[in-house]
Amino acid sequence: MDEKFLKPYDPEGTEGRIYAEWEKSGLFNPDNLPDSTKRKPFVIMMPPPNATGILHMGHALGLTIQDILIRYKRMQGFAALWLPGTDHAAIATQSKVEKQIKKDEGLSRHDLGREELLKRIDAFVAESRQTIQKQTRILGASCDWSREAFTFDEKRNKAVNTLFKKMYDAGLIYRGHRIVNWDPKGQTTISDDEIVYEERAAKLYTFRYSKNFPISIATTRPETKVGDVAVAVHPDDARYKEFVGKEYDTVFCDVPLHIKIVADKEVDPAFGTGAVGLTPAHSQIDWEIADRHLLSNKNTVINEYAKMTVAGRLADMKTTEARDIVVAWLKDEELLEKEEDTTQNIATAERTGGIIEPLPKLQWWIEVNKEIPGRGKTLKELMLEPVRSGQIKIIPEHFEKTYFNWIENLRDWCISRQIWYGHRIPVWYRGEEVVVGEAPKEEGWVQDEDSLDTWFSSGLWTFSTLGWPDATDDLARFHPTDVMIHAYEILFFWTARMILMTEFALNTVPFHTVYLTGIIRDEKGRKLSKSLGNGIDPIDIAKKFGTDAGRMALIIGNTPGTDMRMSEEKIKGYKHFANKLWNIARFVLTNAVADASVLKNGNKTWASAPERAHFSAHEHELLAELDTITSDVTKDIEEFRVYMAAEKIYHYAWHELADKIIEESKPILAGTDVSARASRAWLLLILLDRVLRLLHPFMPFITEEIYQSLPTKDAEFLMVAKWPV
RNA sequence: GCGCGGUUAGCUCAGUUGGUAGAGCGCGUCAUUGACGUUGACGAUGUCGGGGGUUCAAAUCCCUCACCGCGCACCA
Repeated sequence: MDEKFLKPYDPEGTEGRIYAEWEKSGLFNPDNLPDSTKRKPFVIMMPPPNATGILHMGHALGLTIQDILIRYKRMQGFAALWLPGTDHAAIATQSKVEKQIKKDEGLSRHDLGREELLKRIDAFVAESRQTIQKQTRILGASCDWSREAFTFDEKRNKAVNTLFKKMYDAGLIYRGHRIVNWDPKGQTTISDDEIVYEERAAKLYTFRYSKNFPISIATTRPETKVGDVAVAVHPDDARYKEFVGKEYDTVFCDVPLHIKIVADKEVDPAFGTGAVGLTPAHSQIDWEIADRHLLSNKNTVINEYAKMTVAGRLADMKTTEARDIVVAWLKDEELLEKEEDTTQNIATAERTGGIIEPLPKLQWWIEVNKEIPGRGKTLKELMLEPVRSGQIKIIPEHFEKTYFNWIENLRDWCISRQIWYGHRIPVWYRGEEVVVGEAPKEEGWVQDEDSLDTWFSSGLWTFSTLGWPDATDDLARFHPTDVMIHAYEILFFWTARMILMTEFALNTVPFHTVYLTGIIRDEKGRKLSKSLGNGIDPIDIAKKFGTDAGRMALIIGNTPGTDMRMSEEKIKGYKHFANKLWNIARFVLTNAVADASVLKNGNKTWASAPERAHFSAHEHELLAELDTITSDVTKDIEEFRVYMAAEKIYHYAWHELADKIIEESKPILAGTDVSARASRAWLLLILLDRVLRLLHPFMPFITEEIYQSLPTKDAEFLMVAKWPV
């Protein structure tokens, strides 16, 4: 017996060594697997973690499920490719580095300049990527590092520029002057999906523009009323019918206004006074209504810094200050009729927390409702169809409805950002001339200043990683991929965009199954966060309890799409299980191997399966029982019930193999019947060998470590040993 | 407003096509120095959120109500 079994299992001393051996073997790369070309591919693209810091429990969960599927398929004889990478996460990364520089040096990005800031970000990202790679290894991920990718490296930039041009040429990307979500804090536009709504108390003011104005209006933002150009009422509203079409000149808080009364069915006659003051420059809906009524005046009264741009008493004030001034003015002029408490959903920017200010701006957009030339479908339809038809299956299934619901509400996607870090818009201008795709060689061309929404490049992930737009062997062999595994939080951000981009670029799906994970919460059900101080660092867990224990704790009881509570207590329980497994191995290898060797004579070796005929009827039953477990576990993994598969093997190993079979074996092994002893010894070895194989995808390290000492070892690593049938 | 999910043991949660309610932790009793620092055996606790329906049979399917959570939209 191996000396190592004399001591308790030491995950910290084992896991790093084993990972290094696996990596050195090259077997994470499917090209190096035996008979690689004859194997059917099985492919998972790792959702690239943001290069903003370190991995958290959510990453650990995702990586574990992916690794389970990859290891399982690899053992089953597939050319298992798991391609790792990181995401440059444009806004998130830039704002993080900017914040750090502001804190350390008191400098803004404008103090540093574009070039210097980008240099700083590159350095930060390089370090961050290294940290993430190291952590991914600690978590046991058997991914192919030789194919590692980054959403902002040269190859991915080529893919981004190529696709941008393709979409531009198809008329799906356009530059348009429209209301955008402007983040005054981050000084950039953001997409509708990057908005987080926060409920806050607010006041609803009801008033008239002036004494002789015939209609009262209600608003929570009186300061914007200096930008009003019209009052809209419902066409059927008897109260206001006589005013429709009339125009009025008035002065509101020192600002002259020209107001037209229009009738629009969008107006809810039951809300407020049933009349809306239209501020086209600072409200999406008002802009649309103004368009319908051919109101050309869309002057802005608020700038990018959320300050007033009008003359008079509001000049240069912050919007919040201006609001108080306007309310005071309304009171002085006796125009205020009502002041009510209300709650309101404030739009804030996901990354910076800045309060969104709708502003009209010239930006780049992807049009989702336009028919694609030659395809006869819109991008929206391209996103819907594969999920509707079942070509792409979402697990759990009920998220398909959420997905449809989101797409049906989808509007054009604003893809340009006023930040410096990220793929720069591949468009060049010279006077009135425009070139898209590649930089023109001649002098005098200036590239668009803006960069692309980070999700534009993420959307290409399943194929940009395989070499697209070049016609590579990898692309031909490994795409479409099989499964995509990520948290339900980014279903819209990412899954939908991947389907959109892949359908458009390759006319196929990016993957066949989407497995959504829930969120990992603390023992009280709160989200894990730095500010709450309730974070559980997966790397600390690996050190304290072992990666294997951490993986089991993440998997067992964790159903797809459902949040799960995590505690150190739970992880400790699976450390106990690792110890149990270790002791099972110790028992079998100490007490059984010597006896089993009785059967080893002549040329018969450990590697050749023993004759089952030696076993007693009861022992045949025990083998059959494990056959059942084997096929159940296999079916569970096939059908993505990894939580159930893990629990079944756990239960079998502890409460069948250890508690019952080993217990009943003790007297047999201590007895005098040599042949009974030998067959029982063989039985135990076979059961242990089988349990290790079944458990390997879940607890890769300890199973590999024990396997290396098994006389039944038939492959260089358990990682590439055969999955039992 | 539209949509989705949840409600099962003290706690955290499973329960795949309808077929006598499960696990882990915790709790109680007993055993155990051992393959096991981290053990075993046995045990108690459930009107499966309320009500109605379909069925020979419902935690599971249908309707309805309540509460909790989430997404989207509105937010003048």
